[in-house]
Amino acid sequence: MNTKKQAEQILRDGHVKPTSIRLEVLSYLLGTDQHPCVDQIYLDLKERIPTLSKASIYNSLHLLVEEHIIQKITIEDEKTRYDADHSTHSHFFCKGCGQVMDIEGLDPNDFKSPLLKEFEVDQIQIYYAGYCPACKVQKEDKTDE
Amino acid sequence: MNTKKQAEQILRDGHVKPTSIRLEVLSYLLGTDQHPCVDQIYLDLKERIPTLSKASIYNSLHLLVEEHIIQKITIEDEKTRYDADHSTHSHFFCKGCGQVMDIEGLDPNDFKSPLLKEFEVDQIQIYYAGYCPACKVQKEDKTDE
DNA sequence: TTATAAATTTGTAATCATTACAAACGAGGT
DNA sequence: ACCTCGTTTGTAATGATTACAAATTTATAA
Ligand SMILES: [Mn+2]
Ligand SMILES: [Mn+2]
Ligand SMILES: [Zn+2]
Ligand SMILES: [Zn+2]
Repeated sequence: MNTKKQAEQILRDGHVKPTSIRLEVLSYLLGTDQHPCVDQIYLDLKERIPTLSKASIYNSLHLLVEEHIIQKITIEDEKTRYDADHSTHSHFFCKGCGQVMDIEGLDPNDFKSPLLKEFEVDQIQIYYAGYCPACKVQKEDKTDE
Repeated sequence: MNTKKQAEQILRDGHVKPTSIRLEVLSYLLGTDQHPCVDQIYLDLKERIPTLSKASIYNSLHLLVEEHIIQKITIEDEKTRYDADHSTHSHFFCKGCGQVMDIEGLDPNDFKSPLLKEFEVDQIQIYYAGYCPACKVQKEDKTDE
């Protein structure tokens, strides 16, 4: 487990004081590919840190997003997800299992239309929605029987 | 104003009973390029229909989304926007004026990565965030003085 | 037409994620 | 040890969405 070390380095580089909660939150995000929501982060960290408050999770996440250390992902409208990978990359949301996964291998910057010449584009979000391979076969099986 | 006729046709084609509220909501969406949220739709329609309930707006929107007649757009995480254009197209969200506008001229379907071969992709959402031409110059002016 | 059933619309209460904010805490510095 | 300031916590407020039962409208049958 050296996501802690990694987190500390990232915070220092970003001139953000590496407080205990910030380290916990960032290190948690670095250690997962699940794009968790606030509640997920809170529940998992709370097991090791019983005094933890959900407000602290919000505090840290807001700061980290502000400092461009992590990114916010808005897919389902009920809850916001967070990603330690702040680079521009695409996601797939599975309506079956609810997972959000990275789709590598395509560069969203290629989507910059010439129509955006007059715009200042700070961020590109791309996501696909549908069924992941596992959930897809499940659905087909159900239709069969 | 023949968005009403248009709405009626679309509902019939989709085998959705064209009730008065559904016609109002769909016709409102057809008549705007603003990608309005529930409250915007509600407030504007309420002026002409004083008995209107917000629950009815939710009812109609949910049904229309379900029937693939309109689409839900999730950009800002506080509120959901709706679009009578259910085709796959891109949007730009301006952090200055808060507007969401269509970006034509690129087909998101071109971007189906080979990595998605095993997936069932029902929907592609792409949006850019930043500053629209108008807000961009305003920002630059402020920096100058 | 009148009665009856079904669907729609309304009003309101409940839910749930997020925000606001004041009190408690804790790491440095004196 | 004491003070200060930023951090963390607990809790209340907000605001969008959902749930749901009552009222109203529309469709169907007698
Ligand atoms: Mn990701
Ligand atoms: Mn649009
Ligand atoms: Zn799945
Ligand atoms: Zn703008």
